[in-house]
Amino acid sequence: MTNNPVADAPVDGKDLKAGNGRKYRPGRIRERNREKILIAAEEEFAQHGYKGATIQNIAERAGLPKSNVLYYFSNKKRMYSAMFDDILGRWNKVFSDIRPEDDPAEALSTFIRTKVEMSRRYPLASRLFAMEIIQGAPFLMDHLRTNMREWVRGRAEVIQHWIDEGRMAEVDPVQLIFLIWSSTQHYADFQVQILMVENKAEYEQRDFDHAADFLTDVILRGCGLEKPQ
Amino acid sequence: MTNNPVADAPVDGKDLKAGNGRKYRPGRIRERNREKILIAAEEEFAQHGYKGATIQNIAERAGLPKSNVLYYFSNKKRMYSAMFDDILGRWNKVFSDIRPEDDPAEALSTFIRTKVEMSRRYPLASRLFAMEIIQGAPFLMDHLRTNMREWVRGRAEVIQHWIDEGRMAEVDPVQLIFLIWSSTQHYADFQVQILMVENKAEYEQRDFDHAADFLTDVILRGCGLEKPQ
DNA sequence: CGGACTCCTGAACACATGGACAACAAGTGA
DNA sequence: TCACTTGTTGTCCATGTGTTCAGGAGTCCG
Repeated sequence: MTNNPVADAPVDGKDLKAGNGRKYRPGRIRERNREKILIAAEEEFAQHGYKGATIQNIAERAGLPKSNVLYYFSNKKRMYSAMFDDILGRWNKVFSDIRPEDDPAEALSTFIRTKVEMSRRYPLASRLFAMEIIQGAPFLMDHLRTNMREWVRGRAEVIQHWIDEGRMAEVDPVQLIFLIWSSTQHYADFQVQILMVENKAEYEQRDFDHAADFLTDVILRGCGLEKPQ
Repeated sequence: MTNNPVADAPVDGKDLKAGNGRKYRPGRIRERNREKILIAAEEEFAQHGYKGATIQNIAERAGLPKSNVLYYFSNKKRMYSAMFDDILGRWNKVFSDIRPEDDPAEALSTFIRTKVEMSRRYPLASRLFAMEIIQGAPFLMDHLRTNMREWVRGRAEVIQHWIDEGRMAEVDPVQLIFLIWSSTQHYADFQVQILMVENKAEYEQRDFDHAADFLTDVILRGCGLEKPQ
């Protein structure tokens, strides 16, 4: 065991053995450094994958000594997990539900735009996620098998409902979700490729708007829907 | 310098200094081992990324001692490059051209189906490519900037031509290419996710057929086209 | 001030890694 | 057979890695 009494405390929720019967109150320093490290970790892991990333590099990006990083996250694995907890939490906050009584065109349009916006705001998170999946999802396997499967099932049901009511074309709902996922994430994950091919140095806001317009346009029409207003 | 007179010879095309004025003929052994190693390398690099992959692991996958692997590819970087040369060569062989006088529906349909078929046949190559791009394409930058940009420009021109002639809906040709790329590659790159969400253990041929049908269906309709025959 | 707790960090360690190399084995053509 | 090329592999090394640890600094509160 280390001499660090609270390492990872906020992460794994272990009880906080700071003195017996005494309460632990996370300080501001802790909060701030944790954040610095997690940001640095996102960059490093997104660029090199789990194995390729090094704690030393993360520490340098965060502007802290390696030992200090390991004070907050007692080892590499936990750091990686904490990062995904962070990311998944962020994502869950954003995605609104869809309901059978919603307008399909509007709902799908919102979904697509939200996803594109995610690609714009959190490209690193998207790449990280992609990397993890490509590498066989050793850490996210569980999440995929439970939460994500349930998520897809729920949306697919609603879409199927719309189809049954004749409110959109007959397309496989699950495949449709995959299509939206892949095409929207692409702007984050393959950023370099897109920029190179389009001969640009950087994305601009209008690029995302254009992409979102294009995707809603084609996908909605592909589903036999009219663009809302 | 090493005592290996021909390491990487077939890769970088350096002149083969086997004896002065003597001709080198690549043997069958060389061919066979190179292939074994490249296959192993694809698996290893696809699973761990460039930095995360180790020569030792590649050697084990190939059933050879590490030293022997390094005899054929004098270092990690060259191995990685050789692999991509291989992959890009394989890809170039498959993609047929499209012409202004082609039928848009048929051409796009073929394109989509070919790409899905690639995801099925060479999932590792696809993942490898995705990884490389996500990591910033340090090795493929050049390829993206030249060959791929040209490739896209050519196709986009033809698609634009179809649009100008009113043979399909007005959609951004470049974005359309990205859409097809992303949605088709997704089946290779995010295989694990798809399998988990759909609660399957393995892909079957019919899954790909179904995916290809879905994609041509939605994308063609999204482009204002009718499915051919 | 003093003590309890939180935060910080340099040094050390065991181990993995990419790569060099020398000696040796196998193949090949005359 | 012989000379030479090609293929094989164990060993070695410098460097980098994750992680431990012991001790010290900073902070807060009575």
